[in-house]
Amino acid sequence: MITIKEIAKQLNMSTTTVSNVIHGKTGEVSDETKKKVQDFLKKVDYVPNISARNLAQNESKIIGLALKARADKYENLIMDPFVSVLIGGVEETIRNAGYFMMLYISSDTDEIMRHVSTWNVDGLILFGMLNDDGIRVSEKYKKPIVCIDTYSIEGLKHFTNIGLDDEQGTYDMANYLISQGHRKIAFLSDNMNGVDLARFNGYKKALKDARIRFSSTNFLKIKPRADEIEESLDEICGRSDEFTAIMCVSDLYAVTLIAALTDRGISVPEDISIVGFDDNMLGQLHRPALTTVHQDVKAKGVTAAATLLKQLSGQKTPNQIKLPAHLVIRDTVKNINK
Amino acid sequence: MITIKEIAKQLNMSTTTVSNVIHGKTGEVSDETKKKVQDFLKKVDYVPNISARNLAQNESKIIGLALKARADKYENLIMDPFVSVLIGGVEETIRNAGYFMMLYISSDTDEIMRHVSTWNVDGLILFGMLNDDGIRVSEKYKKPIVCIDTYSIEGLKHFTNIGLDDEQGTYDMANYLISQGHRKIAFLSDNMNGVDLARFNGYKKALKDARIRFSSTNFLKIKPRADEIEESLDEICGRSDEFTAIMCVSDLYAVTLIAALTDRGISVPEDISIVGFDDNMLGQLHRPALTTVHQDVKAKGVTAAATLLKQLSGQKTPNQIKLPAHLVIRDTVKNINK
DNA sequence: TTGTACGCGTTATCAA
DNA sequence: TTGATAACGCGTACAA
Repeated sequence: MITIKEIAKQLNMSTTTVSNVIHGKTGEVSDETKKKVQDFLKKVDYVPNISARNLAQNESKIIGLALKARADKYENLIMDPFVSVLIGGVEETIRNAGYFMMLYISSDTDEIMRHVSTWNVDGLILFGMLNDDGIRVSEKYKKPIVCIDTYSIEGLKHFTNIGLDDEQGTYDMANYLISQGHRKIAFLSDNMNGVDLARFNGYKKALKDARIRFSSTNFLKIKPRADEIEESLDEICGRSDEFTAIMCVSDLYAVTLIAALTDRGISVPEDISIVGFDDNMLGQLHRPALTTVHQDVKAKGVTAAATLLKQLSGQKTPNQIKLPAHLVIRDTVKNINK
Repeated sequence: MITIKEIAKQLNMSTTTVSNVIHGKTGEVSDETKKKVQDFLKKVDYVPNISARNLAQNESKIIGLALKARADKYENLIMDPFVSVLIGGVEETIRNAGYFMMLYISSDTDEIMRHVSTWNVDGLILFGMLNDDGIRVSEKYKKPIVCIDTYSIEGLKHFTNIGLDDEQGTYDMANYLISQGHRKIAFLSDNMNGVDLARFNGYKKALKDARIRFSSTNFLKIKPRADEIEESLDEICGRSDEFTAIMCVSDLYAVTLIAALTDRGISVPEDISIVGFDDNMLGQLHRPALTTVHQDVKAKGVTAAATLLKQLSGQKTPNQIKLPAHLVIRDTVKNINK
């Protein structure tokens, strides 16, 4: 790897001149030397050493993408189509802006923070943070932070959040189910925090507005861990006759549930209606095609990265950006109106 | 961010002593000062500046994971469950070894190389390289390289490849189809290079061994680009009555094809048998569950990273590591023997 | 056992 | 228009 110093030596000039040419500080340097240097750079295929540059300028050109994994979900985090599309959107935007992405997955916030400060990361995108996690991070880390899908009133004071109108999404979906004659509607999720809670609230609100009583037995809890999920599914399928429809918090769960039901001889949508949330390939490729709530996950990643880049260039950004969600009606809901 | 210099000043000692304690060069330093320094480090939450360390030691602790995307497939690369699981396996292994992962996606080999040398990456994992790509890289980059799924005789001289017995996988699968009475078997893929070619070869070999004539019309080419795939599928579905079974080069294509067939009133496996390759969640969650060839993708990622780490610690590794593939018989193949 | 001083590759300041 | 030189934070040879 050739260095500026070496180039300067071979060209009989100073490192400053070479550096100036590299940075296009034309006007500071004669056209003649400029050309000479540029040709030489091309010839030797010069690539700057980023570590040295970082040290000199105290900036890294790295944007960290930290995925906080719940301990019980760690295994499948990256397999989730949602997560991988998100990563893709972020990576592409960062790369096009001349930055680099460092991906870090951990269930330990402190570990994430250590990582971020060793690398002197210029900006941070956080996904999977719950309530106070984000605040703890922003106490230690004083550079731009953008969160994705974080529901934390307190946190919004400290950073921009890229979210979705989750509540509206499930509200619309529940209303749609109600319009199709459903009243015994369950909600399936694996937790009651953040996004899941917001989606649950939209569902509950729709029930309330339609004067349908919500009982806690309508909440079906699924356990995501590989060694427990079968048991969960068994229990849920066993109780499926209590409902005419089940709203799942994600397409992944919806498709998983439909497979489990099918295996037990229960047909969707004939015997029970199932809907998801996300509108990813899992539901799109499924037959019957999944009725779900659409969100543009890639756009979420792109927006998060673009917002961070804006902040890095000194612009202000709103505290909250909410992407729209909308219903996608396909084939897993039966109209049970007489 | 506190520096060693600053710590030394506050503690009234030299930077060497502090540095020695940090690096556990005990024996070089008295227990008393050692304790004093350690306590202080913890108190101020010292984190080394990696850029400076890189510069001083000429190593980065970064492992690059470069995904080379085909131009026409770029969009969906990261969405492919195969890719995301692979990334997960690599990331986990690298992180546990105290290294960092830099993910880089590009369709331009030169761009990848530039990226790698700016960061002075300690080792490189390459995925999606075709034939000479890997060689071009290894000419410029003189540190350890591990490839994933690269078929390149020439390349194997320069780096370790982590592969799969692709040919055996499709060979077994084709034989299974033949045992179920199928003779008109098509093969679906989007290209004829690398992995796809190997899988195709296994299929052809099985046909040959069973004395079934292979005609070029048995190769169904699908176009992966979003704006062309529908047209492809339409054509393929239109020709589906020429075959009793279609072997798809991936689960993704298998499931996509089944959905397209279903939409046209063609049932799987009643009207036609479809099989995939990979055994990922797409096929597992599908109903009827997909008959496919299993490969452990996470293990591929883990093995690639572990092999690279071995090389970094100076150990020799074999040029070729082939992971096993095996049949997973589920419900998308019909026995058409009388 | 501890400290001084230099080098890593780059940028930036200031002088020539 | 160009060139010395210091600085960034860390590791380490060598000196004390």
